Amino acid sequence: MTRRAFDRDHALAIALREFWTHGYETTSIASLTKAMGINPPSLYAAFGDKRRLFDEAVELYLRTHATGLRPAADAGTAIGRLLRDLAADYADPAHPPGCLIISAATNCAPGSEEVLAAMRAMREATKASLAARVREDIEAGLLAQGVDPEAVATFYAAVIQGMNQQARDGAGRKALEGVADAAMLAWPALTAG
Amino acid sequence: MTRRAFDRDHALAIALREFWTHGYETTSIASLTKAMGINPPSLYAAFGDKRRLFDEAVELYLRTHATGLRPAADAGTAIGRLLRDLAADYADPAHPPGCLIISAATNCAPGSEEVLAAMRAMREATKASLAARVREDIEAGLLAQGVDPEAVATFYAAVIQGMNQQARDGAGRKALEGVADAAMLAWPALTAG
DNA sequence: AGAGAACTGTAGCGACCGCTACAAAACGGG
DNA sequence: CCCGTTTTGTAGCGGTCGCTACAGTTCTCT
Repeated sequence: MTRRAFDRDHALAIALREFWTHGYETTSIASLTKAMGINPPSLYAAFGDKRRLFDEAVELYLRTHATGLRPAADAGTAIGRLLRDLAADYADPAHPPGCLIISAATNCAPGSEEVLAAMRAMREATKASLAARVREDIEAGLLAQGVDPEAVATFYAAVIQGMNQQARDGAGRKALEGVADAAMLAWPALTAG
Repeated sequence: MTRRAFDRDHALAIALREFWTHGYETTSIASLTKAMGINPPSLYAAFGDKRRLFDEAVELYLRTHATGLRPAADAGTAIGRLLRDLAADYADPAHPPGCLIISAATNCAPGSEEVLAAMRAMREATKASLAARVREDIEAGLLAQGVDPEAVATFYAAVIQGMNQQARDGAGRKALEGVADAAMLAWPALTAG
């Protein structure tokens, strides 16, 4: 038998880059195989089909780039740090700008709306984690009972998604950190109960 | 001679709806003609080609839906009103959610990146109008000299784009207005100099 | 009524889409 | 060494893409 002549992990990293830059629908098998330096049958033997390759790319993305909430003394600190983490990541010139989960499946043709739904579910999960972190502080007595966790989470989720768009439109790290810091200026009034 | 057998304006409105929902690349001529109830030659005779049809749709969108800054006593009031205007528009169930300019050309294949660039230029123009409005207040003495108009504009542009994403993910008018109001909570500290 | 111009539907152009059949090539184990 | 398995490159499947040639229909104008 003959071993695979290309590095599967490397090929997957290239696929991630392509999907990240152009999105799911608008990245063709031809462009993928060309960027990987392999032929279609090799791609299909190694990854199944386009959809499963994308799923693996998303998995790789989540494993290597996506930053979640890290432990912190209070929700404000945790969310503020997350925003700054994302600012740095979204503008990192080592990879395409912005977030794969937010912008890879924005425009999709009827028929492959499952991908859109999957990405949307992941965004909802992120938003839910923000709300949960706020709720945690409310239950711990660090925030007033009157604070609306959903409203806070929706605001910061929107800020994150806006940072993604700004990054894709060319904003640098400092500009994105400025957005993050500006959003945190609302924190005291937003969580005043 | 024979007059056109379909209503050009109505057909254009349908095209806008399609592009608004699915985006530029992922909306096919076939789906457009089907939705319009006409055949390809009629579409091409009336609108030129897909790109020009999209341009006209964008023009119609700007004419009927896009809300810009309205006159107000100060920049904070103007921007706050804009955010609430957009919240109402983005979540209006009478048309597809969100903003055509922000999300119709997110994912695009190499070759038709002109559309992406055109939409990006419009977003930059909106951001520039926000900065100009802030600068106006600085020069009028209503805001401190130390305020950074670009930073303020980038923040509120990001909030607008985040509201767009939230709307497309299902957020209703009240949720979006919550985002708008939360963003304005940062205004005093953001423009404190 | 007849001529002519504009629009209409059919049908199909070449190019590309995701995907795969097939045979030649490259290595493993005996 | 030669067999057998797996991967490779070529070449092409049916389908859809944006777009259009063409002929028939429909209506205006004289």
